[in-house]
Amino acid sequence: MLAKSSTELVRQKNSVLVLTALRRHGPLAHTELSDFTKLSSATVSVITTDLERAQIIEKAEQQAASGRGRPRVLFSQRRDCGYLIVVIISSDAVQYSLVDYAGRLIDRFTEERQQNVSGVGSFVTGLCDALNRIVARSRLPRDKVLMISISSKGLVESSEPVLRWSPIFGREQIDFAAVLRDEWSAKVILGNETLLVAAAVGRQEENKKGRDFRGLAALSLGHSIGLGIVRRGEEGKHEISAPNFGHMLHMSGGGLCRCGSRGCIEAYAGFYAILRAAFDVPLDTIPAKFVPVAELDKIAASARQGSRRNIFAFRQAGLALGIGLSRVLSLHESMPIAITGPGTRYYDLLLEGISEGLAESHVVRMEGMPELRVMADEPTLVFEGHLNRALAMMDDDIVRSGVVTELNGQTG
Amino acid sequence: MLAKSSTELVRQKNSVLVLTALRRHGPLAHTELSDFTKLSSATVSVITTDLERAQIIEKAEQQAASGRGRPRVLFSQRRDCGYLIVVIISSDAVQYSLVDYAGRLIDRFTEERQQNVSGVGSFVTGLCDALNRIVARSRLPRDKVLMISISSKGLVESSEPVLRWSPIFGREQIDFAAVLRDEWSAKVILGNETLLVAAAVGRQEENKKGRDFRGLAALSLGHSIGLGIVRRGEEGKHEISAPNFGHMLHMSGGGLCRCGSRGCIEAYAGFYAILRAAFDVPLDTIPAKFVPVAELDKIAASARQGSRRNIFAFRQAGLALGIGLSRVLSLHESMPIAITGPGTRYYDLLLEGISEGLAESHVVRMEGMPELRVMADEPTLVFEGHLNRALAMMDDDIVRSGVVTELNGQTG
DNA sequence: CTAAATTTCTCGACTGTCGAGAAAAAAATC
DNA sequence: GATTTTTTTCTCGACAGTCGAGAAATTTAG
Repeated sequence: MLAKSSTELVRQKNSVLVLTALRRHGPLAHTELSDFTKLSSATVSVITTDLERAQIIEKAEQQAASGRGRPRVLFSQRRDCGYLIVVIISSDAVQYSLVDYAGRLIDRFTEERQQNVSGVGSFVTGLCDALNRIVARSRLPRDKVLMISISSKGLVESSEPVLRWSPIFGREQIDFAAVLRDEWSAKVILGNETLLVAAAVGRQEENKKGRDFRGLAALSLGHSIGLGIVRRGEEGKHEISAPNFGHMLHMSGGGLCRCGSRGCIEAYAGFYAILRAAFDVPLDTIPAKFVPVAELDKIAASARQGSRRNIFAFRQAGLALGIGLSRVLSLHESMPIAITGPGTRYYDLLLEGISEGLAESHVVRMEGMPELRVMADEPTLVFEGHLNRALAMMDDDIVRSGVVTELNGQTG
Repeated sequence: MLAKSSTELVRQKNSVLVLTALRRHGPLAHTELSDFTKLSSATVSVITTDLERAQIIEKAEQQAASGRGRPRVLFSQRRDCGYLIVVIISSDAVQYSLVDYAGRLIDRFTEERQQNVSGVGSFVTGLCDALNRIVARSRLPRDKVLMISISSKGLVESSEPVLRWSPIFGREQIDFAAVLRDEWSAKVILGNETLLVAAAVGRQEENKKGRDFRGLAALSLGHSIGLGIVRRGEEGKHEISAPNFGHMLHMSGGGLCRCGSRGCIEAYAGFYAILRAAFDVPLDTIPAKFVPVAELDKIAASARQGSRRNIFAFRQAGLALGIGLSRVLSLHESMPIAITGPGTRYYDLLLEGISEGLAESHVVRMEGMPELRVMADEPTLVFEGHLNRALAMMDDDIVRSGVVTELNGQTG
C-alpha cells in the first residue's frame, strides 16, 4: 500500500530540497535558495535556521559585498557534520578516500593488491586495516564517519551491500555490511563501478540539457565490460541501475568467459577476448585473468597498419557490443550512450562493429542510431559518482534521522 | 530539479490514498478507511466530506446492521462521476467497453476488422464511429467520458498515446491524441497489450504476497510475442514498462521477421515462425501475417505424437524465448515470469527449450531458475489491466484538478 | 428502559507554507 | 555627513493540514 503523507514529511522533503540545492550549486544565499527551490523566503528562513541549529549548515564568513544593498550571507554545509569514506576496488589496487560533508577530499591513499594472494579473507582484513588507518591519520572519531561507499566491477545486490560476483573474487561473495558492522556505525553502500559512472554522467547531462534529459547509458570497456543506466523518473529523481551487461548472453554456446559461462559479451569484447581472437586461440581456452594493456596496444597498432586478423578481432568485439547495446535499447527506451574505460583508446577500431551491431535491430531501424560519445577519464567519473550518490544519501539520512527537528524549542 | 512539497500536496496525496483504498477493497466505512490508509479518523472525516461534496464518492444506502453499536456507513465511488472507454485492438477485431467510475461495465461491443481493408485511415474512421456509437447508446453526455484507454500489440511511445509500430499497421504510426482531440475532451492513453497484462498480474501478486512482491514479467505468446514488466518502486508504486521484446535481436542475421528485420525473437517464436520451422520453409520467406490456430494445433498434435521436425519447431521457439528471457533477466533483476496468450496451449512443447535457453546464462546460474507460471485467460487480464491503470489515473486526475477543494467554504 | 458497544463527528493543539511588509545594511546621492 | 535607494533577510499573521481525545450518535443486549 502507498504511504500516507503528513506535514512533517513536507518539512523533511523541503529540507532535503534545500540541502540538494546547496550540493548542486555550492554556497548559496537566502535569496538564491528561495529561487532554486521555489520555496517562499519565509520558509527558507525557517528551514535554514533549523538546519543551522542542528549544526548541518553554517553561514560563511562575510564575503566582500558585491553590489549595493544588504550583503548576502552564504550558507554552506558544515564540513565537520559528518564524513564519508570512498573505497574504489579495481583489479590491481584499492583506493581509499576520506571526504568531508561538503565534498572536499581530506585524505587519500592507494593499496596495491597482489595478484597471487587474492583470497577474500585477506582482502577483507586489508580493507579493515586501511579503513582504520584512514581515520587514524586524520584524527577523526570513528562515529563521525557516517557512510562508507564502496564500488567494484561485477554483480551487486541492489538492496544490500553484497557483492555477488566479481571478476576479482569470482563467486566468492562479500557481504560488506556484515564485515563492517562490528567496527563501524557508518552506513555501508556498494555500487557497481559503471553504475557510478552513469550517475556522474547523468548528472552532468542534466546540468547541460535540463528537463530535456531523459536517460543515458554508460558503457565501460576494459578487461571486463560494464553498463550503467540512469533515467529521470517522475519528480526529477535519477534512477540508476547496473545491469549484468558484460555477462549477458551474446551468442549461444559461444566462447568461454572468465565467469565460467559461455558466450557472454565479455567473452567477445573484453581485453582477453580481443587478445584471444588476435592470436587465434581456441574459444574454449580458459582466459587469462588480466592482460597487460601494452599487449593490446601492440595488437591495435598492427590492426591500424592493416593486419586483417587484428582488425577482425576488434571488429568482432565491436559487434558483440553493438548487438548487446541494441538489445538493451530494445528493453529500455532509446538513449545516448557514453563510452568510458581503458578500452576507449581502441574506439576507432571498435566503432565499425558497434555501429553494424546496432544497425541490425528493429529499435535502431525505428528510432535511428543512438548518440555515441567517448568520455575517457573513467576514474574521475567513478569518484564523482560516489560523491553524488553518497552525499545525497547522507543529506537524506540526516534530515530523516530527526536531528533537525528534535532541537526545536530548546534554547540554543 | 526536484519539486517542492506543500500542505496542499499532502491533502492531494492523502485524498488519492482514500480513493485507492476504495478501489482495492470495494465500499469501505470510515473506520476501515482509517485502518487501510493509516490516517487518523479525524483526517478521514475531513477528506470524505470533501470528496462527498465534490460528488466523487457517496454514502451507500443503509445496509443491514451487522453487530451492535452505531452501524457503519459505507463510502463508494459515485458511478456517474465520470466514465471510461476501453478500446482493445487485436489482430482480427476491436473491442469497445464503456465503464463507469466505480469500474462497472455498462456496455460492450466488438467490431470485426476485415483483414483486407487495413489502412490506418479506415481504421481511424471506424474507431471514431464506434466511440460515438457507444456514448450514443448509453445516452451519456460526451464530456462525462473522462478517459479513453486504448491497447494494441506493438511498440508504444511511453509518454504520448502514439503507436509507433504494430503487427497490424506496421510502420504506419497512429497518434491517438491527435485523432481524438477534436471530438473528445477525454484524456487518451495508450498501452501495449502485454504491459496491461503485467499491470493486472502485478496487482494480483501484490495482493497475494504483500510487501514481498518485488517485480514480475508477463510474457504473451501468440502470433506475436509481447513482454511487460512491472516492478514495485519506492513508496510502493508499481512501475510498468513494455520493452520491445518480440523484436529484440535473437540471432544475428537470422530468419526474416514480419517487421522487416532479421533474427527477431518473434521470427523464431511467433506462430508463423513455428509454422515456418515445421514445414521447413526457408528462413527468408516473407511470413504469413496471421496463421490459423487450427494449423498450429495440428503441428502440436503431431509433435506430441513424436514428430521430430515438429518437436524441433517448438523447441527452437522455446529456445529463442528462453535465451531472450535470460537477456531480460541480465538487464533487470531476476523475477518470476507469467506466461499468457494463445501460445500457452503449447507450453508443454515449449518448456524444454525455454528452460534450456534460460539455463545458459550467467544470471540464471547465479540466481537460479526464475519461477515460471502459466496464466491462460489473457483477454480478462488485459481488461483488468486497463481498469487498474485507467481508473487509478482518473482518481489522480480528479483530485489534482481541484474540483475537491474549490467547493470548500461554499454552502452545499 | 438502561447499559454497553461501536462508529462517526467535533474541537483544540500542533506543524507546516505563504505573502506582505518591517528591519537591516551597504552604496549612491545631495 | 545626512538622506535616499537598493537589496537582502527576518518576522508576523493568515491559512491549510493532521492528529488525539473525547463527545455525540445509534444500535443491541439485558
